[in-house]
Amino acid sequence: MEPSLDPAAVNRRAAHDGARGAMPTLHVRFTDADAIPFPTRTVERGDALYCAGEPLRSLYTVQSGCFKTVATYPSADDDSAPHTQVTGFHLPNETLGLDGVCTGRHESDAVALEPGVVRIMPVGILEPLCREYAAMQHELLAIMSAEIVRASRLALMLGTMPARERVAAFLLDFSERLDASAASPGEHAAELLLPMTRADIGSYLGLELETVSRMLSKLQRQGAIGLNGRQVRIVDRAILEHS
Amino acid sequence: MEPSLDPAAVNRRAAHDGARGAMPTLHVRFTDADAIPFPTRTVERGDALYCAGEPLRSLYTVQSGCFKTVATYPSADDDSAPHTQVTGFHLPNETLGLDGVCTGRHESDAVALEPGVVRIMPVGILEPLCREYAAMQHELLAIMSAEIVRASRLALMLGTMPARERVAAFLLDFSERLDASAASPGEHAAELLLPMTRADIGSYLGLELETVSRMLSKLQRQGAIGLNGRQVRIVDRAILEHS
DNA sequence: CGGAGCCTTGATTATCGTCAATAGCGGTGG
DNA sequence: CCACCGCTATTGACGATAATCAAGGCTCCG
Repeated sequence: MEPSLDPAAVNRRAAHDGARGAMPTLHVRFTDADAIPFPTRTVERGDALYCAGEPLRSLYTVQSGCFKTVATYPSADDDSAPHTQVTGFHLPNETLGLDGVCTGRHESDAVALEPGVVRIMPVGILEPLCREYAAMQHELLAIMSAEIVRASRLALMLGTMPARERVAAFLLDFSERLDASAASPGEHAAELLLPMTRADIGSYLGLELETVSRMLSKLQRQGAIGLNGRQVRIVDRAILEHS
Repeated sequence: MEPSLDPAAVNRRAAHDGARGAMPTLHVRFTDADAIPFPTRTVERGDALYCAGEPLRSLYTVQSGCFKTVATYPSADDDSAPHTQVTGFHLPNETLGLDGVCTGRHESDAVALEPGVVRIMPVGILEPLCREYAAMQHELLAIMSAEIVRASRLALMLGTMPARERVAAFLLDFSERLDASAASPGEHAAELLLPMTRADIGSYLGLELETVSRMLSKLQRQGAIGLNGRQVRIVDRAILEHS
């Protein structure tokens, strides 16, 4: 299946970006850090990069693999189980740990969904660097701001969209970010391999795992996607976009 | 239109018991900017500080009054109405405009809910300043990080809590931030005057305005709050916390 | 081969959205 | 001054969406 040979789709996309003012480069790549020989770390499936409450030592840029960040909310209520939610999935070139800058402690857990490699950027080094290099400072501020926008978009999605739209939007977003990380210019991968469980997706989207499963099945019946466990093929992007 | 009372005045007076939660200080005060004679601007009810799509010129720190930020999402679907949501309410000492740093354009509208004053900090001045003063840089990063955490908490609330808990959490959060802005140490105001409509609250919480009204009424029947239009008296904090 | 975790699907229930009617408050203008 | 209007809030009835409960199949791995 060739994606985005449909000129209409391309136009729609352009109109989108125009209307919103240049779709922000969320998950901005921290390019200026590329020149600096930061150490790396390899992780296995299930490894935690950091956990909530730990002191913030470093920021991490994903080089390969995929991570989820999980927030735990003390649940105003003490006796019942604390609320917990996946707040993001993170692909290569995206930076993790930014939520910990405000308190000096991580506010969430970061867990590897598959084997991967991250670059470790100690915060103690980062801030002086940013004071020296204006471009680097600007870029750090930009990726933090992008995180704010990303989280706000998630909130908006959770607050306003019905289940099917959420699942469709998730698939589109994930596939686009996968493309971005693959650096294949202007192309849309039609075939995705989701590294997370239905429960993870549901937690992220504010849905139960059964609902996610049902919506995926429904999208398949409608011919929007091909579905085989965690393999998803995007057949008709337009159907997904129109929820 | 409004009760002839001055909301800020009512909110300023009346304070009660202590025991502040272990919540990190979100909405960090940008203290280091206090020393600098930034210009201010007064706004009337309904005035927009900025609108989505406008180029980012400045950040704004609320000095008095209350603002809401409204995000508009192009709604994957073109023909139907775009999704829109209140993404935050902003009280004195909180900073607005941070979401625009990543793209150089504002991602949301900021609208005054009552007459107020803001301090205007041009971004062109702010970045060099932060390069010079480490403490200021650290503080800017901290308030941006706090915004990330705040947005993630909102997402978590929208994704995991039922309506009644959301409304209760909103009341608690608002009252605590009101206390923080009033700088009465360790005290809790029992009497709030909400400057926003039920529709605003609903939009923020991902609920319809009728649901907000119903939940407030229910909390009143349970003896958790006293309710008279936009005046809310917190009677039993424990009930709210255990939602 | 057996077990554990993951996924799908169905039946039932609860929550919340939608539609509608009413009331209050404040401002406006006759 | 009072009547009217617009906006906001409350409440009820009804229906739709998604959660919950339950069962069965699948794959992977020991």
